[in-house]
Formats: sequence, C-alpha cells, structure tokens
Amino acid sequence: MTVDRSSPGSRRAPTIRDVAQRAGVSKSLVSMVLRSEPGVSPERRTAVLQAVSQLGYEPNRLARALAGNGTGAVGILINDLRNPWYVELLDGISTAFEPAGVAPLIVDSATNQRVGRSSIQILMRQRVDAIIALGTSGEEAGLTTLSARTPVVLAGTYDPASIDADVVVGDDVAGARLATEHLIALGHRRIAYLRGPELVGELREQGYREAITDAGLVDMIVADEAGAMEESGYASARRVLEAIVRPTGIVAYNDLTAIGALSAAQDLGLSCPDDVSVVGYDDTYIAGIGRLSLSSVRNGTFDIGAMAATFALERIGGFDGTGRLHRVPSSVVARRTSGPAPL
Amino acid sequence: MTVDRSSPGSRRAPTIRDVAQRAGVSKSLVSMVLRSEPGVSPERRTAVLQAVSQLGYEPNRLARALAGNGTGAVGILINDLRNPWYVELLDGISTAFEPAGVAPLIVDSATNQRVGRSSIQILMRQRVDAIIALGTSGEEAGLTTLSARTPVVLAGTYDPASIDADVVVGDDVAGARLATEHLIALGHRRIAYLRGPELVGELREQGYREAITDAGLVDMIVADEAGAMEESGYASARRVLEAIVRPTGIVAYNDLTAIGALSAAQDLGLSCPDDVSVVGYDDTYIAGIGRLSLSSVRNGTFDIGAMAATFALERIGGFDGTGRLHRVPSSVVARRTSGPAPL
DNA sequence: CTGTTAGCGCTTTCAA
DNA sequence: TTGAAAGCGCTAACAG
Repeated sequence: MTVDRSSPGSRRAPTIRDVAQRAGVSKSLVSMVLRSEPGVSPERRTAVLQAVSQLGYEPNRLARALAGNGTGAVGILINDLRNPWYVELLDGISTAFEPAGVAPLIVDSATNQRVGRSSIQILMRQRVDAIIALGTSGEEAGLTTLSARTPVVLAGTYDPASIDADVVVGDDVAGARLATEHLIALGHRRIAYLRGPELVGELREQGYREAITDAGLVDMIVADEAGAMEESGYASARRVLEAIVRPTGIVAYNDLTAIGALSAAQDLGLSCPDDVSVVGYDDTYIAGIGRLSLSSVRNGTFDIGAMAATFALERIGGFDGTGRLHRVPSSVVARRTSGPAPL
Repeated sequence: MTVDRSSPGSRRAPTIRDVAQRAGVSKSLVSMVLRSEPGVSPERRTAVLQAVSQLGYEPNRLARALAGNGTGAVGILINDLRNPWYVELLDGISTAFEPAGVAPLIVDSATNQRVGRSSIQILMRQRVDAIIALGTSGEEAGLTTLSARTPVVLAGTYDPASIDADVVVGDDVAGARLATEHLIALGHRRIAYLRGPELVGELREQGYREAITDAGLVDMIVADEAGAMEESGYASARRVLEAIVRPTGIVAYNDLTAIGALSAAQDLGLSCPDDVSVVGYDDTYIAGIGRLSLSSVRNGTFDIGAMAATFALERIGGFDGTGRLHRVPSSVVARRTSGPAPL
C-alpha cells in the first residue's frame, strides 16, 4: 500500500511526479512547463498547470538547487540590526528581488559574532546564490576569500581589501560636504566632525574638510573619532564640546552618533539648536522621531539597496564583468537640531 | 580527464566522496563519522576527520536536507524591522540556536507584504525546519494551515486562531499593571492607556484597568486606540491630551507609541515629565537613548527569544506534545519621562 | 564494524 | 515534441 500523494489533503507535499501523473505526462515535461521552456504543446501545458494548482504543488527548491540551479536565496549580511539605516536598505533590496522571485535571507553579524559564529559560513551553508554585505561588518576577510566562489555585492561600504565585488554607495564626500555647508550657511564657523569608522568615515571627513576649506575656516577643523553607535558618539561629542574653543556645529558620522551628540549637549547644559547644531547622516527613521527631529543627510538608502540587489541579480544571471561601482546622490534634510549659529 | 576535486585549491567544493577517497574509506563511513554515529573505529575516524580538514570539506546542507534531514534553518517571521523590540529578541534566539548549529533566517513581513509576497511562503520554499513568528504579523492565517506541516512557535503574541503552536510571551497583564502602579505611586490619578492591537493590546489594557481599579480610580479610565507605531501613538496621545480632563500620566502600548506620545505632548506645549508622564513598553534600546530616556516596562525580551528558540528546537527534535505556553516576568524601568504628578 | 545500494525531488542530456 | 535515464550530495537500510 503506497501513500496517496495525489489528493491535496495528504500529509506529504506533492512532488513533480504527482503532478506528472495527474496530468498524464512525464516528469520532465512538467519540469519544462514549470521553467517555461519553449516547445511544449498548449494542451499539455494547460493540463500540467491545472494539475499544479489542483495539487497546490510547490517546487522543492532544495532539490532544484541540488540539481544545480541555485537556491533562489541571497544572503544579506548586516552588521548590527540596531542601526536603523538597514531598515530602508532592506526595503530597497526586497523590492528589487521581488520580480525575480529571489528571497533575501538576513543574517545579523553582531549577534553571530557574539555567539562566536561566522555569518558568512551560515550563509554559505544555506548555499545562497549571492551575498550582499551591508555596511562594515568586520567579516571582510571572509568575504575576500568567498568572492571567488559566490558573487558578493557591497552596499554602503567600500571594498576594504580589493575584493572583486560590485559596490553601491551613497556619495559620502558630497553628502558630508552638504551637511557642513548647511551649517556654514546658518552662520556657523566652528564646526566639528565626529568621525566614523572605515573608508566611509574618511570620505565623509573629506567632504567636511572640503566644505570647511572652501569657506576659509581652515584652522577650525576638529575631527574626533566617534565610532558608529550612540555611546561612542556621546563620548566623542563630550570631548569636542568640552574643548576650550567649543564648536557651535557638529556634523556626525551617522544618525546614531548624532543622537549621542544630542545627549552629550544636553548633559552639558547646552541647548540644541540654540547653543549647538547637530546634523546626522543617513536620515533614518530615528531622525524623524518628533522628539528628536534630527537634521540629517538623506542618502538614497532605498536606492542603494535596490541597486545592490540588481547587481546581485545580474551576477547570479551570469554577468561576469569586473567589479562595478555605483554611487547614489545625497541631500540634506533640515529639521530642528540645526539652526542659526549663536551670536 | 576528470576534475580534480581532491586538492583544496580546486574550484568545485569537495564532496563526501572526495573525503572518502582521500581517507581511503567508503562514503557511508564518512557520513557516519560526520554525524558522530557510534560504531566507527578510532583510526578510521581520525583518518576521516583529517581528510575533512585537509579538504576544507563542508557538508552540503541542501543534499542533507533533501535526503530527509531538515535544513538546519529556522525561519524568523518579523512583522516590521522598524520595531526595535525585535533586535533583542533576535539576540535571544540566536544565542539559543548557536549550540544546536541552527541558523535563523529572518524575513520581514512588512516589506514583503508591500511587494505583495507571503513571508511564510518564502520561508517554506527555503524548507525551514520550523518557524518562529514574532509579534503580530498579519499573516496568522497562513500560519494556521502551516502548523500542521511545520512546527510554529509564537513569540510575543498569542495564538489568534487556536493554532497548535508553542507560545512564549511576556506577562502583559502584570507588566501593564506595574507601569500603571508606577505612575500611581508617583501621585498620578488621571492615567490614560494608549491601546495597541490584538490580544497583547487587550491584556495590557487589562493590567492597566486592574491597577486603576485597585487604586480606586475607576472612573478616570481612558483607553484610546493607538496602534503600534509612532504616528498612531502621536495621534492617539493628542486626542487624549486635548480632552477636557487631561490625564497627567500615560501608559503606552509600546515604546514606539510612547515616543509618539512624547512628541504629541511636546507639540501641545506640555513638558514631560512636569506636565505629563509617559511610560512605554518593551524597554527597547530606543527607550535608552539619552535624549529620549523613556521610562518603560522591561519585558524579558531576550528570554522570550531564547525560550522560543528552545521550543522550536524541541519541536524539530521530534517533541510532539500539545502547544505550550511560557510566560516571562516583567518589570518597570523608570527613566526621565515619568515623574511626580503635577499639583 | 564496513561497504553497497537505493532513493530524496529536481534538472538535464539524449533518444525515440 | 516527448519520455527515459542519469545524477546533484547526502542519508539510510541492508548485506558482508
């Protein structure tokens, strides 16, 4: 007595064989229909399709992948879910993946490292077809060796060790420059930069320096190491604001460090924006929180995600050119943490 | 001429066959060693292990899964990555999964629904061994039918339609009660509750009502529908704060609605906590942001995640009992948004 | 204790 | 056009 797999209610998931049997054709014919290959008679095609829907058949991606066709999943390597920047980036990615039927599999690097695991390994074990690394994960080394086997796309960060990968970033130099110019236009002359990690941090610093120099404020430059999180931003802002010559404006590496700077100002009895103006970076949803209302640099985050996904898709599709670089423009969003310089 | 798969540098990933060949044993012997089955001589075992490490062999989970042993991945269904509550929950989950070698695959329901896809289907296509649904995803219907085939664990939400699933939650009644009592202890007598969605919202309301009643404040009860996000919290808080009899204390459904309430108070020219105290729920990292410093209810979020993961693991391991319910205790974290009632 | 054999569900030659 | 057969990498049942 064999198990009945032909009725929808049966326990076992229907296989391609069940479909074939029900449609009165062979396995491979079904396969061809499913992959919409040409050369199948219309009658048989509809017969198959009908059987598929009657059975509620779902092709088993595992088997498909094993037979050599990829898993239809792309790994998304995030370094810390806490950074709200990712939310919108993921939105962009998902949107671009949707028509292709590719599923994003998110893995959080910070959490995994805490439990002593390699996110990249997790993703490879799942046999993802490509990996999109978001921001700086601290697992770059793994990516370098990986990129030979699996397409890698870097989003919002640069290739730290000449990985052969596509790169999608915001225009960090221009964005930081805009933020700084925004403050300069408001009359600020002492402006500090809270520097973030990696090349992105440096590029933003460069934009900041350019704006400062162009405005003839050269010797007012203060750049302090501020990391990428709230706590480090707080510490850095405190140092800067307690200096002999206190800046009236702060350009922060990202929104989180900016939030930290806000707290630091508050703790020092400085009001914002009356005593000190703060501009963040990335324009995450946190910046928009009414109570915070943080001025920030809009980064085209959604577009970065979408473009990264597109690159990944192309690589999966077989594109084999050299690593590409795509840069998305930035703009400033003025909210309530930036105002005219105090007299 | 066949491809050389025995040297580490070769393009193709080594298979169990390569290992067997190199160790001079049979495929199945290797398989046994890898799954640490008993009954293998020590010499052969070490030989196999050596070959494995020399080749850098990684078992192909796809093949393993196809052969009937699960994918070693469990799907994490999140309804909106924007809610910081998930961050810590995921931390708890990952921690519990680590020793078992199980990988969490995160899927964001909000994003998928936006692009018209079912998160559950994505997860099932990946053939996850179990699904942990976090909070209220709006995809409950799918879970109901699913739970017959794949273990489902609900975390931070209750079974809306008698799904046969394990459930892990915070003690919502007690938590809301604590929050309300915290305000009462501070002298507040007019306290409003910003109600959230679903059963969780109701349970928190219940805790709130109990505390109010116990304190003999019965007719001061104001419960307003406030959703789960900042915007809806803002709208709700405005309604409540513009009423003839303005409350001096607000218990919010979660931190996000509380943040919205903070903004509403601010926009109405009310200072917090001098004019109105606000208590959030979940004690997410957002509550801890210095500028916000939101009093909140700590929910044992990490523990909820860990327990949910444990349940999932047990189900995967074959546990087949009826749906279990685990409740994690709550406590209040007083920060700067709650203070003595105004005179 | 060890090796052989037969699938898991799918794709992919290759004949018919 | 269609169908049969081989095989992806692994596990499991069985015989040596």
